[in-house]
Amino acid sequence: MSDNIFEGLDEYLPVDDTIFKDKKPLDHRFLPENLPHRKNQITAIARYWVEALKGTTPSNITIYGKTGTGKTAAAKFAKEQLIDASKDKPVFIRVEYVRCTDFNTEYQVLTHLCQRLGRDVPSRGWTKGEIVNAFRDILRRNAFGRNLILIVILDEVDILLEKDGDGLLYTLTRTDNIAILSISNYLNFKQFIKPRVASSLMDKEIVFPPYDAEQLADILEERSELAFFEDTLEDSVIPLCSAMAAKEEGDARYALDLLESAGDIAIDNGFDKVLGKFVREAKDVIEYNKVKDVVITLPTQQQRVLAAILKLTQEGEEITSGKLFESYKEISKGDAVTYRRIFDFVNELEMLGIISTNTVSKGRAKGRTNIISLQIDTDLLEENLYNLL
DNA sequence: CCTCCACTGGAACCAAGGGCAG
DNA sequence: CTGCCCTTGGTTCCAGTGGAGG
Repeated sequence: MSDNIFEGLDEYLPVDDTIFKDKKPLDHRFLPENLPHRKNQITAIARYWVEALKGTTPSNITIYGKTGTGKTAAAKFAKEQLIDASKDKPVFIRVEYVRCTDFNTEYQVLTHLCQRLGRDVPSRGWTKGEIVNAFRDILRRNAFGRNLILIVILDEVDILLEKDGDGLLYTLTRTDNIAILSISNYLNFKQFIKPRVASSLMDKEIVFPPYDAEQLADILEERSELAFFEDTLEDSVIPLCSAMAAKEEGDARYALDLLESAGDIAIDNGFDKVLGKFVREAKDVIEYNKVKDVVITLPTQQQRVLAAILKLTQEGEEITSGKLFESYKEISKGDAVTYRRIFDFVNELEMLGIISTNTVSKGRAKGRTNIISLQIDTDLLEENLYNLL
């Protein structure tokens, strides 16, 4: 018998969608054919990069902008265009995109770049110096026959700089034929760059302002044509999504998320049209999932800290670091980490927006302390931390 | 302005994963 | 195979700092 076990199981496939034509355009990683309202920024990049087509190394560029302002998309778009434009030119240009959240030390980025350029190097074991040499060797030797110009896009550089310092930038700026495009969420990331590197970085800056509601609407309009079947969106849906996202600092990613979740909610409720009220529901769903995601992916020790905060909050106590540590020790039952470490955890939790802290000094007798308060719903926390309490 | 104590930055340590010379 | 050196991610240890009540 040659019956295949996958035969006749069509009924288990999801039913054909009556709302979504294709969800991909709603993903923030989707790269559309044009990026509305980012012409200026993209041409700014192109004006610097055009030098590469003439065979000279372009200036270094830094892009600033909050999340969801199209930084990554613009950089990737420029990358595609540059590669395309270089096809019939006597130059060899490589553009490598590196997300510094994935490769967050100098060593890792250089290893990654070497591998991308066809040189197999170990991900551990070598000294930093050996990796740097291997990397420079590739560029020096014109390994690709013609003069190679390498453009490195460092997305979310601030992460790398904070963690590993400016060593990578130092190495890259001191290697010939390399141009850097760094992308940062924060304007102040240069505090991590030492003067000796800053002076050789000599970068040009491009700012990506937040989108306003109208611009967001244009973006959603364009994407929704690709993503939804005709007449499946109530007229109020797109204006609602854009208005809500405009309030969230003009975050296009958030606007797209809202639109997609609203569609999902419509399907779940058996509708074949997305109504305005689903957008409002979508907002809650997204918030909920975001927090849940953060909480459950937290390392155990940090979950315990959070559980301790939750417990104290429920007991109605004002939470100081000292009390928190006591409560934390109780929850960890012996497997506890030092007081010092808790401070780092608290800071990280604050960074994630889960808690807020307020340092007050109570003078001679009490010294300084942090007053910690929870910023999210206690029920939601309880649901996800029940195993620790 | 002193002082106390929670906070903070940095060094140092540890275990795990890996390369390389001998 | 063995010993030694490397990075990484987590931690602990210790010596400062800062700020308002005294």
